[in-house]
Amino acid sequence: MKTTSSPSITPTLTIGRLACAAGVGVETIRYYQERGLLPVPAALGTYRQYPVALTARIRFIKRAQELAFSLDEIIELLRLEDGSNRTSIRRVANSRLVQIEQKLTDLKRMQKVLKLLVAECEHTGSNLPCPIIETLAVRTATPRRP
Amino acid sequence: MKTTSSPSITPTLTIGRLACAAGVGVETIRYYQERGLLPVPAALGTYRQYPVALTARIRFIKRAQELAFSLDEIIELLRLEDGSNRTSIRRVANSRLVQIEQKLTDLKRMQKVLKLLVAECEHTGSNLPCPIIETLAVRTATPRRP
DNA sequence: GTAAACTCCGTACTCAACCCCAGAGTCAAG
DNA sequence: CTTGACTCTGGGGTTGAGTACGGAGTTTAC
Repeated sequence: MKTTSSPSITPTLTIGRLACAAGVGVETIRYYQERGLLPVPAALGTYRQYPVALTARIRFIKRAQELAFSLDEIIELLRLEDGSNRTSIRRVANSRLVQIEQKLTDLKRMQKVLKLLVAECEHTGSNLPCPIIETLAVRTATPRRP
Repeated sequence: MKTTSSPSITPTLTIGRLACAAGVGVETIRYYQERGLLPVPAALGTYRQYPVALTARIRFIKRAQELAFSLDEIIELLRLEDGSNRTSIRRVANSRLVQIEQKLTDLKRMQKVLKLLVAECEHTGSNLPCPIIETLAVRTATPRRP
């Protein structure tokens, strides 16, 4: 049940078990294969046998995604997986960091404007126009497009 | 040249001029019509004539997008455009605010982790494993998925 | 008067990261 | 030995906000 089939040394899994072990869907694995993030192993018999070690690779991918790396960037990180080329790794990480920070700036600005508008709207007399609508209709909220 | 064609009272534009005036593409206007954000005016002759006032509506849409409203939400805001139902408007604005704040939280976490990793990577001796790769490969960065 | 620019209409494509489905074959448990 | 769960292949669909394309007709500028 753990390590199926023929008496090879390295334990292997079918795609479904691998998916389960890694906490993703079968389709995700196929997709990663298509994208080149995972190898397509040879099939012993009819079904492909996946080395258990691939679960680690999938988790790597998933954790990188949680840090907002795109799959393309993760491909690059995987090429550098041994950690030997730190400069390249830091380049990827830094460029991701910059984008995150840009996004943070944008969102903070939005948050500020919206908070202000909601508060204004609550305190403005109902005989006066709604500040939220007013802002959208007339004023230029903040002259920058993300 | 400004206000084409027949001697009607309200000045109108062709779609291209409207797009230009509003700072969007022609296709965007058509798309907004499809989505119900903009009316499809009757055609005097063969080409439709758009009231100049629609530029304001388009700008409204664009500014709302800058505040991270989705087109669906903007449709709702447009229904409330006169500002009479403040409660509904604030509801829309607040739910947008909540999402922005959630996103901010996520991004800040990512930023923190990445910053830390990059810094660690810079200071860790090259005989030791790269902390960025190490983290992705082994540790659970932060156990939450966005 | 003719050529460039514009309009209309419909369809299809983009991006990212998957998800879902059908049909045929296969494997494992009872 | 059957049944149900799985695998393979191939294709399509999803979401959101547009962009692009192609052909036919129209208008405008020179």
